[in-house]
Amino acid sequence: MPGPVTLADVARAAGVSLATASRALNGAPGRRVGGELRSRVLLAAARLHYSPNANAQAMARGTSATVGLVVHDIADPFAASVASGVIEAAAERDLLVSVSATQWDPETEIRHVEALRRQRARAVILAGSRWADDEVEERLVAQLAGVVAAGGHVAVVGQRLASVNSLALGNAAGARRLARVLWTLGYRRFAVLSGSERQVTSEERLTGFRDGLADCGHRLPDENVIATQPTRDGGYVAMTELLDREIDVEAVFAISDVMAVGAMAALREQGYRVPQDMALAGFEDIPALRDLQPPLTSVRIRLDQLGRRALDLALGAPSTGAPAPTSSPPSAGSAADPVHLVVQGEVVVRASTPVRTVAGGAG
Amino acid sequence: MPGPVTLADVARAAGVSLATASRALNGAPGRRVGGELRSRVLLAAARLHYSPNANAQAMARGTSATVGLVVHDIADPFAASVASGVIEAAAERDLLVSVSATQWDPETEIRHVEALRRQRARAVILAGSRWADDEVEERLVAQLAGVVAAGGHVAVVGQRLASVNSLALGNAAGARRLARVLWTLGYRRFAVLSGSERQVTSEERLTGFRDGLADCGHRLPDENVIATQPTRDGGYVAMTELLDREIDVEAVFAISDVMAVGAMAALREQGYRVPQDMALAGFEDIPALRDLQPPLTSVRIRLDQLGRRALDLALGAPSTGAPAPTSSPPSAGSAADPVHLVVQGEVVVRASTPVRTVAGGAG
DNA sequence: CTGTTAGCGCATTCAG
DNA sequence: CTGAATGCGCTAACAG
Repeated sequence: MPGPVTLADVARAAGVSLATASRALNGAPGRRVGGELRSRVLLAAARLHYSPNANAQAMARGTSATVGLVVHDIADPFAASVASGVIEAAAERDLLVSVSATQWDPETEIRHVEALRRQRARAVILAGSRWADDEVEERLVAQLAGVVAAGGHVAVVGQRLASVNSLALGNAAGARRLARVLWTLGYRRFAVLSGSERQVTSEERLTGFRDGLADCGHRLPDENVIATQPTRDGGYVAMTELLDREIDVEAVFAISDVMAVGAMAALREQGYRVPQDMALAGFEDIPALRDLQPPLTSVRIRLDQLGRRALDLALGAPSTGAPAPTSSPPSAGSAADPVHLVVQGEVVVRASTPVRTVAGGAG
Repeated sequence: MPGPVTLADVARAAGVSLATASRALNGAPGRRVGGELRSRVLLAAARLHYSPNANAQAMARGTSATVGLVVHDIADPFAASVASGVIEAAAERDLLVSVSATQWDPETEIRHVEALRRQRARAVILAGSRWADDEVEERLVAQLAGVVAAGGHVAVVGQRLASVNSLALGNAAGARRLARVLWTLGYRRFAVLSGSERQVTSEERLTGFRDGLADCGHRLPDENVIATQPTRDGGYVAMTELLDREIDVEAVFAISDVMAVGAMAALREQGYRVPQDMALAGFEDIPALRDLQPPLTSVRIRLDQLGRRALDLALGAPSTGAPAPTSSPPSAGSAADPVHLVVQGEVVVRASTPVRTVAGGAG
């Protein structure tokens, strides 16, 4: 057991100085190491199974090779897809991704950001919906500022945070379009399964949906909005509740796909058919949707690209090896000038919301 | 912008020495810091927004607060569930989880392990199926040995790797039981959608299924085994292929749930009904399964617990704060004595494989 | 109980 | 182009 072999060991074995060994291995900018020495170092490193200590490198360099990703729940398809994109993009830059899960708890989120800050993460990406809570948000922003102060970059995806780079979703716009599409398809009586009114994403989609109906001269009754957890089980509960209320509804908009999935399960269990007895639509278009029966109408967001773009947003365009486009320095994600992008979703109509025949269908 | 505030700054602000500040903040074992000084340090740290540099800590302590998790694809439900468990368990220990994805490429896997080794990860967990390739496996094991040499712990989950702690699945046993259950339900003509024959998990499940049928005096024809990618799309392709071959089959076993999902999609597209025209079963019982129509028969593995247990296996039982059970030192996951556990799965019969009526059903 | 002093492993000045 | 020396921020012996 050679134990931890250090760069010094390699240097000694190669008969060169520490500095030379370091340069030979890293290819120090400008200073290249002579062919013979260089290969001697490389050989020694290989022979000793040398593995550079990333922590030491991080300290010496002042920046680590880790990016942090904070999600609510990695098992949630939304988070999993975004994470997939982030991890893929990070791998291309030789960065590792630390994923942490908040379980929808804002305090936990703050703690995770703090942990990432300690790691001197090169970037921190926050994915998922945020709460409307000024006090908590202030502390979160403070932590994020700490990350930036430590040389890290920050981006939030899936919502907008004022002082931070963000890749928001066109929640309101997407839901609004969806509402109009449903209207056009012939639906007239709607219900919405939403999250808490303090969840920004949920509220935006709800509001957008309302506005879309308003565009058509329709008003969504408040009692047709059921608020629960924005999870699969939340959707199940909400739909059950809706059915219990015996409100006359033709089409239900679940503000997220996972909720729609739960809603569908509830409908099935109660003996309702989709779409004959109830049309159903979601938001996000998670991959699993296409395997449901019937396939669900939704608002498509390219989730994996979202993750990719979030990293790009935080770190600046990926260095493709080729010299940069001579434009601004690759310092996107800085403090001063947060960039706010919005990704619009496209309504994808599937079998869960067919054209509604005038008479009122089979129901 | 106070810039990076260090422990030295805190010490100075509190009017104490570096060591005292460190101890006040960490609660050094044995030596506690006097109440007055202690609170002075804490106050200074808070006021300065001090954030300890985890890299420096890792270097000084010789061990980091990161564990690595290597999966094929984080968007795959199997991986996502396991990751969820690992992340949760890690959070309880104040550890961060670096997730990397191999995209089913063994070389990439080795590179990721190497990266984790550089990070001096406290533990490395490999999840997912392995290939039967001695040369590659040897190099992987060498990397893992490097991790251990650097003080890290290692565990593989989902298969067995000789020299490493493992949390294997009862693949053969589970598939065998499944076969017998299907036989008992009345099915007689089978096909299997498998992965490559070089994938250990796939082979084990296939073999187990074969054995189960053999237990019933039946022999699975070789041409009824279709090998593809062990993904959702692979399942789709395989089922399409199977239908093309026009082999007379009553029940199909897809060696993983995601493959079964793809298979189901193919069946539906071709106008076949599950289970009337074809019964279908998978393996793993991923959460999404219950939302399919019909719900899929599968072999249940508690995936999130798998992740949890994997971390426990690598790191030893979680320190619950209470004094340890005086048993062996918490050094499970060492080099010398790899622990090999097997998690058995339970066959869960659902609507996709109903009792088959003697005549041959509606088909 | 507290302060002093070494390193941890590496990148990087600065000389040569 | 190469080597010697410094310091990154922190913990852990050591002394006092």
